Amino acid sequence: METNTIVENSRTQMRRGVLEYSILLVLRSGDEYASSIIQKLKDVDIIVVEGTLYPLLIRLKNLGMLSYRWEESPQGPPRKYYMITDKGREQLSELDATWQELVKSVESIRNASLLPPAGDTSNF
Amino acid sequence: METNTIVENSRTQMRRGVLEYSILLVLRSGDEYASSIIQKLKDVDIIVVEGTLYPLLIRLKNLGMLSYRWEESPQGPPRKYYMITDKGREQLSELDATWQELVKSVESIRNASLLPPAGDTSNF
DNA sequence: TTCGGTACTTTGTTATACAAGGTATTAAAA
DNA sequence: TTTTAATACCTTGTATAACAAAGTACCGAA
Repeated sequence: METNTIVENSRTQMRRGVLEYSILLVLRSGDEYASSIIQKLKDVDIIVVEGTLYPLLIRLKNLGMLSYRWEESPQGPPRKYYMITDKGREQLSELDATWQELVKSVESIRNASLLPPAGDTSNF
Repeated sequence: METNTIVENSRTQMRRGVLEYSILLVLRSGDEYASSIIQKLKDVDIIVVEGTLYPLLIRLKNLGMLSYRWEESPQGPPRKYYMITDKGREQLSELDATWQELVKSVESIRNASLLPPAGDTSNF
């Protein structure tokens, strides 16, 4: 079924749109290192891969939204635990609003599109 | 206030994620030409510009999701009215599901992040 | 001392949105 | 009849971002 490529592609774009926001949400719950962030997002069907996440974390850190600390791992090399900063929390609360507005926007055109077209020969 | 650049940037990304879906939603309500699509989306705070929309409409047409017809304008050059095809409708209904899943995903991490962190020293 | 697992990082490619500029059509003014 | 203004469609160049893939490094156990 290659038909689904179209939908799959759009789905990917939607996911991308909320990626940054999602990562900040995860970190609002508590400090995490890359692999655990990936896992948590995967659990809710938001797919991210290393090559995407690492640069993004670095970008957010450089913007002052995140900081990190090293922590020993029970097995393997040390882990870089990211945590959200005060500034990050502020911005995140704005993103919360942004998200809710977006949902409202989409829902409004979505609802409109589900109504019968109505007899409007009016708009010419 | 350059602080808002971060949030503004993320907001833009979110909008982009739903762009394609939004356009299809608008066209599910009825046939429209480019400028009217832009206006309808602007009305619900989803900003699109010509340079984005035209290539996107062409892409969707080439994918068989849309078709178009020319129609006289009361003033100025003729308008290219886009309409959604049967295939487009099918795909759109899948996108409806995709959108709802995304909302659910985000809401679930969002809700989790608003709870008190809880005393979990458990996940090591 | 090598092997397997885990973790972090970088590089090159591709897709996409957008700004900016361009072409074409129409009707009305000059 | 030429010019202007408004409307509409289209294209090109640039910047950003995600991703695949490959690379580096650490650690403990065989």
